Amino acid sequence: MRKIDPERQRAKRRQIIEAAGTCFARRGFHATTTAEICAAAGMSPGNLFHYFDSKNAIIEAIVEEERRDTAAYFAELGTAPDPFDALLGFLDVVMALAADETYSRLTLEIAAEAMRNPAIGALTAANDAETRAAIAALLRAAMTHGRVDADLDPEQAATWIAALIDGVFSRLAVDPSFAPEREKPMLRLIVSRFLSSRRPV
Amino acid sequence: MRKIDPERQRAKRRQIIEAAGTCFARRGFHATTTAEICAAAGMSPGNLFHYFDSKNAIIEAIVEEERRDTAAYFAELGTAPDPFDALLGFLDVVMALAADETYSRLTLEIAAEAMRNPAIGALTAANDAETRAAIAALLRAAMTHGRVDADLDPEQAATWIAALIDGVFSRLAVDPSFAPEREKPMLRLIVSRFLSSRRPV
Amino acid sequence: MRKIDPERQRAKRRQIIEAAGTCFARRGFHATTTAEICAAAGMSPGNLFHYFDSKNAIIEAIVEEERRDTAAYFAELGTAPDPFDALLGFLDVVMALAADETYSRLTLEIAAEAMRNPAIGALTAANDAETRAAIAALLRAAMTHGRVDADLDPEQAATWIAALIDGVFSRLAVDPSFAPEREKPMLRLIVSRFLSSRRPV
Amino acid sequence: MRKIDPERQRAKRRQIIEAAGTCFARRGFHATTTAEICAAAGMSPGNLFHYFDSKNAIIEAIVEEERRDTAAYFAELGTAPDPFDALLGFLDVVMALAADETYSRLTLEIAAEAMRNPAIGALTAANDAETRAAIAALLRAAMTHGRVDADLDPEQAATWIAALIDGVFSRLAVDPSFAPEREKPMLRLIVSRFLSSRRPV
DNA sequence: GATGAATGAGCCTTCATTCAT
DNA sequence: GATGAATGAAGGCTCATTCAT
Repeated sequence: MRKIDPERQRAKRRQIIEAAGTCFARRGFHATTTAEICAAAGMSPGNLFHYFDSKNAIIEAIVEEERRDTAAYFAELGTAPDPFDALLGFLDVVMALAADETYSRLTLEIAAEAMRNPAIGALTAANDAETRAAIAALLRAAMTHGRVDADLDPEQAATWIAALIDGVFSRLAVDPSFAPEREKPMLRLIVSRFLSSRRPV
Repeated sequence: MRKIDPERQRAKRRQIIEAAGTCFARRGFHATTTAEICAAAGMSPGNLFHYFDSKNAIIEAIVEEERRDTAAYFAELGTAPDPFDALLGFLDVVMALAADETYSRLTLEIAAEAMRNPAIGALTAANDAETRAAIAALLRAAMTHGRVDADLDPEQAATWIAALIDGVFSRLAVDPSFAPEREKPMLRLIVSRFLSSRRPV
Repeated sequence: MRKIDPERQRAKRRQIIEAAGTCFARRGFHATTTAEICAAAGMSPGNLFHYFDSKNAIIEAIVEEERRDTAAYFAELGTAPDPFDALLGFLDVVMALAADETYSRLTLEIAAEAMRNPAIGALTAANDAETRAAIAALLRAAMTHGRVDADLDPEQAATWIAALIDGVFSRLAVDPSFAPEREKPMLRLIVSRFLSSRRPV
Repeated sequence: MRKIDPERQRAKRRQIIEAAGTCFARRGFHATTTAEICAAAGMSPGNLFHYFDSKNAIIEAIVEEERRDTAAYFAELGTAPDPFDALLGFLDVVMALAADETYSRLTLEIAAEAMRNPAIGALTAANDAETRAAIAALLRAAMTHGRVDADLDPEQAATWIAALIDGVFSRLAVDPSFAPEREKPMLRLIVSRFLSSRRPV
């Protein structure tokens, strides 16, 4: 009398998500066929649909997972003693992720798909909103520590930091010489100067 | 017996490019069918392929045109008396373009397609390289005027300014509250603080 | 070590037949998936196929059951004192069945499937032949009582009575205002006038 | 400068309808693949969809055509001098159609599909309503001539004549010995006795 | 040059049935 | 006996592109 084993279920879904992620990163979402995903996941074409209702549902799951990971990351970061250092640390993490080709290509793929697919668009937008809120929270905390220009609007500043991060991934799509790991200090510098309270000009 | 009229030829191609651009901006490159482009351009499918060998060739032409426009813009900008002001002016132009929904969506569409399609990828990369080179040239000139931190590597700084610009377009895809026109001053501020020679902290 | 319990076996089969009948009536034979039948019968897909070799075998069983019921009904009817009244009573029973939506839809479903599926077709044809034979027998008996026009061929007349009955079910598919219960007298009238050698009214 | 030739268009559609009708009659609507229809119509799989949006649209067109034919037939019949003879003539026509195997199987196929597909169901119901109305009109006219029992409700009588006709097609599905041509007189007899106000022999 | 009909490869998904446990 | 995961064949439809006129 075998019962539904949620453990196995989840493992299978992970396996598919992993396989699909690799495929999407390699060939793009549209160009990837469900057959390819099945092959990569080592299963029959029909079986895939026991775990996901559609090809779309797979990216949705990928985005959802990314969202959970990001939320978890920020939850931890929120308790950091120095919020400004936490922010700079976050930037390093972003750059490390950007250096992972599969991750970065998948990120770009999701961004592209978000424009087309309303469901993905909504998930991505929600994900982005959460990220900006978390950054804004860090900024607010850092302001009380006097580490961030108090004249800045935290939400707006967070938006531009998010823009900068998006820009990093765009670089990867367009500029083959862009090496995230090497650029870590520069990103820190830009953000630091941006947020710094010392007057420029 | 009429000779091929290159004038007419070019006019037709423009007409198609215009129609296709609108379609791509509205529904995305993949989702746009050649039939839709034909309808928008007011011509038959057979005729479309007299002017472009393939659907791909159409975006290629769009990107190529964008490239020419950008090059022309920078050629003019290179002669500006104050290179730093020219740079800030360029940022304003970018923000104005970003505010144009058709333009911004088409830009995002091209970026997405560049990842998939090697030909588009190469064109986009070349386009981007030219842009970065032009920005770098402005930076170098501004350095001699003492308006830009001479410790910065102009190429690297240009790369990050390009990243910031890309980031603006990403914002549009993901954050419905992002209004480019309103954000102009903030972009100027970030770039100014970034480039400024006054040392923060 | 338990022996196969034929009682349980039969009970399970009935359970499946019942569930499947409801599904077929509701959504049609082709549109009903085995998964739906399983859900309705409260069992797993694997288990279903312990009791029936195929989806087809299920309707076959349904038709077979219908056949047994009909045969039993006519066996009883054959002993009726007045065969003509028995026939009219049979028509009332038909109309009562037609008023049952599940029964009528299932009947139509079986008829449709009979055209496609040779096995079902054969069963249905056999069933129909038995019904006609039974009606013909009643007619022959009624003729000896002088209640039925002796110039009619009993087999042929039975065929047309069967046609009329089929027609009732067709009405249900096509005419939403057709109410079997209300039409009982009319069916009696038509058949009576058809069969009668005397003047009606 | 070839313009859209509506003549050709219609011819192609007819060709497809014909081919599809044959296929549906032979193998049933569900079992017939679009590829088969294309093969039968002598065209490529893609081309079919220039003329019909979907497989469904093809039966819809078939039903619609049937409806037009029926309406035209009754329009002509409405002007007949003797409505009762016209009705009996109609019954002969029905029997002649029933004798055409392709026509009769297609009719049954449509009836089956009408139960499943709401669009087909609506068309079929409308078609049926028109037919009943036309028969009722004939009956009413025949009543004024004294050829039909004036105590009958024309609509109800028409309904039962329609049922009888449906029953004829059902016979074809279930009783291989049923030969429509041979049964013509019997149908006339049944309907005559049903409608007659005089005493039949 | 222009038209629109024709082509045909390919993809996502469904579902009856089988099989390992 | 029972479970539910796995199989894999098949089908409707799309759409970039070609071709006859």
